[in-house]
Amino acid sequence: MGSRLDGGRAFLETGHDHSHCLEEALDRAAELCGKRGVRLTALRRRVLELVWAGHKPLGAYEILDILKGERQGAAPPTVYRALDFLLQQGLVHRIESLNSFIGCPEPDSAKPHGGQFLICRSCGSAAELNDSSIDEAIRKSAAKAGFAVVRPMIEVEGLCPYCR
Amino acid sequence: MGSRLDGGRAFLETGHDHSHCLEEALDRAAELCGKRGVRLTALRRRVLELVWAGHKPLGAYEILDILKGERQGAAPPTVYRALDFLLQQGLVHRIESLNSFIGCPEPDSAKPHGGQFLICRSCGSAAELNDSSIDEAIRKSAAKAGFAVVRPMIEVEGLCPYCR
DNA sequence: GTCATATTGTTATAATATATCATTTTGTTT
DNA sequence: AAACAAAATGATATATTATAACAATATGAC
Repeated sequence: MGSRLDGGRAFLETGHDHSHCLEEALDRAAELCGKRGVRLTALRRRVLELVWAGHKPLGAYEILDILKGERQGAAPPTVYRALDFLLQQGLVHRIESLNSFIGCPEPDSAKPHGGQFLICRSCGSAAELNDSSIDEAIRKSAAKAGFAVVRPMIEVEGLCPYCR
Repeated sequence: MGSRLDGGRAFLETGHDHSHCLEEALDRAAELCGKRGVRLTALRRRVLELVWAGHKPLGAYEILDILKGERQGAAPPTVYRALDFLLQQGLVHRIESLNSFIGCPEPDSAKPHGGQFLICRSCGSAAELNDSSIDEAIRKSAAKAGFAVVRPMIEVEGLCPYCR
């Protein structure tokens, strides 16, 4: 299994080659959009790049502030539309508890996923898990209540290895 | 284990005596606040009552609209302050994915909990689980990443037994 | 009853997100 | 290449959710 699936990897560590990480994400996105016949335009690609600039969820208006310095007349819809596209393609996730967005390291995953996130309350960085045992536990518990799971969403607040 | 811990119970079913359910919640809240030496004022009690009016998360401005018909000059801070108090006391939860609030059926639970919610995408009702096996799975997975869990939050979108 | 504190009232504003219509770009057809 | 339809973006306005700041009132301790 690729190292990007390992939750620990996503917390910035000595030796994390982020420019590589970023390039990989952009390349994967381009490939995926190609396959799907959807357009990763310059704007969408730029927004994805900004979201991937770090492993820390970014707010829509933070993205907007950066875009404003690059395009005349960037406005909220500029950002939200790009984000909507990226969300639909599974290229980014929305972190509900932070009203912010983060790149998905597994956009080509078999099925769309709500996301499992570990969010550091100290440094703000977030790592995505993809642990089927968590999904299993949820599905099982939901089934007992007669509830059909469509999209489980998990956001765990806590302390990352470097902030503990 | 009390019936209110059973996820299935929270989805309205024939025979659910909601006025009883509501009374119980209010009584428990009063008792708990008494024990803790904090004040469940008329306003706070009323907001809690509104949140418990159904098993469907309520938005702050929905609460405000109702309060406006009852108190002159009710304003956003009126509601948000009451909600902040209720959240701090663990009497209500915030559903992040809906920007709304729902009563906690287990406010006296040993430790504060982020909440595990099953949210019906059709009727909007929500049920709180409290399944330690889910927490276990999360804690375990987080530990592998070196992450210390403080407050796990789970919001599962899906279909309740009556909407399937 | 006086006082300190907590709560609520009141006004203003911040932060997040969407609706709507005009314009431009893109890919397709001719 | 020109004309066209569809998709994407620009531009303006506004809705929704939440907080800041200070004044007035109510509450409990003494």
